[in-house]
Amino acid sequence: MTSAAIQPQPEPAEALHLRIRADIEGRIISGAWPPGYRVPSEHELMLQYGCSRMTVNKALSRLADSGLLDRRRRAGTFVSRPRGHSAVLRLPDVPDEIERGGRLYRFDLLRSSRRKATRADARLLLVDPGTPILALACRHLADGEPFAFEERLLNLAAVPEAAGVDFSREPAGSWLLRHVPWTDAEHRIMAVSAAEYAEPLALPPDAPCLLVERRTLREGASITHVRQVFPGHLHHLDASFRPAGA
Amino acid sequence: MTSAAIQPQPEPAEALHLRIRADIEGRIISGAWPPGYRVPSEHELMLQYGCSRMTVNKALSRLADSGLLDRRRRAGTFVSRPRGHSAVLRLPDVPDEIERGGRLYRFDLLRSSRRKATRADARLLLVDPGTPILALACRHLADGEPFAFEERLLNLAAVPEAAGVDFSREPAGSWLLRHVPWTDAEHRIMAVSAAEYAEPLALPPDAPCLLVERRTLREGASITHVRQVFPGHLHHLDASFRPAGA
DNA sequence: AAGTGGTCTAGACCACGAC
DNA sequence: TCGTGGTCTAGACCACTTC
Repeated sequence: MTSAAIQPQPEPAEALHLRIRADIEGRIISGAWPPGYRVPSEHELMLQYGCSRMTVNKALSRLADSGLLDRRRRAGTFVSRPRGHSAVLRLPDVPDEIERGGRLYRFDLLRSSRRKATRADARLLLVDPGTPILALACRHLADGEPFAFEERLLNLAAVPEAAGVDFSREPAGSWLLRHVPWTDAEHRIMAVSAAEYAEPLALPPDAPCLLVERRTLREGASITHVRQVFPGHLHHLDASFRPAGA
Repeated sequence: MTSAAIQPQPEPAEALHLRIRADIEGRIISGAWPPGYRVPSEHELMLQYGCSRMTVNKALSRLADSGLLDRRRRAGTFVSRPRGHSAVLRLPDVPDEIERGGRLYRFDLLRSSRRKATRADARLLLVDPGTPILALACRHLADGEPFAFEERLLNLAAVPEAAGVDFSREPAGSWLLRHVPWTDAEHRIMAVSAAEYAEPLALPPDAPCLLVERRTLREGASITHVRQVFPGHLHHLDASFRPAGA
């Protein structure tokens, strides 16, 4: 305890646990505390900041969650050794992204077929062959220009209500986001040649494209597999890393 | 309180706050609690689980951090509405990645020049023209095959000790990771044609490539700008989303 | 006005693991 | 063994915002 501190610190500009977190984060980012450095124990910090152990613990736990600190019982708390970069990538809904950019969104449904999963479908969607699925292909346009080509498989066994939806009126991705939210997903990002997508995208066949492949799951069951192809010259993905979930 | 619960719940297979978190997460992922649904208040949950409010708060705060919940004073806690997908992308150190794959890593330093930043350098690295920099180009090889081409600008004003390092012995990226750890970074991922990278990568000029561009900062100062080009046919980036920072 | 979340306290017991 | 972090409690005051 330094001076006045009986109980409340409502949130005077910033909560104390946030200040402690920022302090420590600052020392790590600035290099004052290099990887492997042993951070003061919770007990020490509690004395330094004149607060309870819970408050210090909150700050340190968060930093450990975000990967900056490594905590071991008895041993103590240490600054982690980074082994590469990690970043949070946002993959917005395509119509959303286009409209946010102030452009006019439109889309064409190019193909739609309801069928039983072939071996190839089954491999992509991770379902048993024969499972009823919906296979869609569409093209997203921004201000009338081809923006992305999309091929999608939808597991009708998992999302039977999708069978009755008119996907020429609303893109399947947006519909799914509203009707089957909070799923788990695996993404893969690749570079490919336009090739078979050249025509719908109005590109030369060897134009480089960004391919984003996503398999969406819910409680272990496959919901959808989607492959989105973006012309390389007008699309990129941005990701940023901030050291503490800030 | 239901039955026995005087004080300690050490961690009987799982901490209580983790169980509460998993319960709620499960309800959201399963769709039982759809977006916009009002989650029971901390007080209610505290009664349901027979624990203190702090424990409930810990679980809910974490879920709010990870984006699944939206908390507002007085109003309550609600399931968030997702607007797209977000995923954590790992961008490992290239040598690390290759060796982890059980392949032999080697690299060639193709160019190295120390100079004052030109206008073009300055724009990429976000420094003032004239700042002393190191410009490097190298090629990463896996089992003797070209794996990636890398162009890097290094701000010698920010990392003066790099001037004395022999980057033909160790790749700059790995050196930086060890000597200037825990930086902030901005990434951009694009698809491009091999073009000027075709020769070092032993590719046809129109082969699609994945280009990862990264600017690394420390306390607002630019450290390095790197552009890595990976042949599209043998490289991809994987990212996964787990709904609760788990 | 009242109920919500945000923060904080001053204790406590326990498991782990470096010594 | 014993210091460390991991967890938990039963309170507390406050700010905010909806009612």
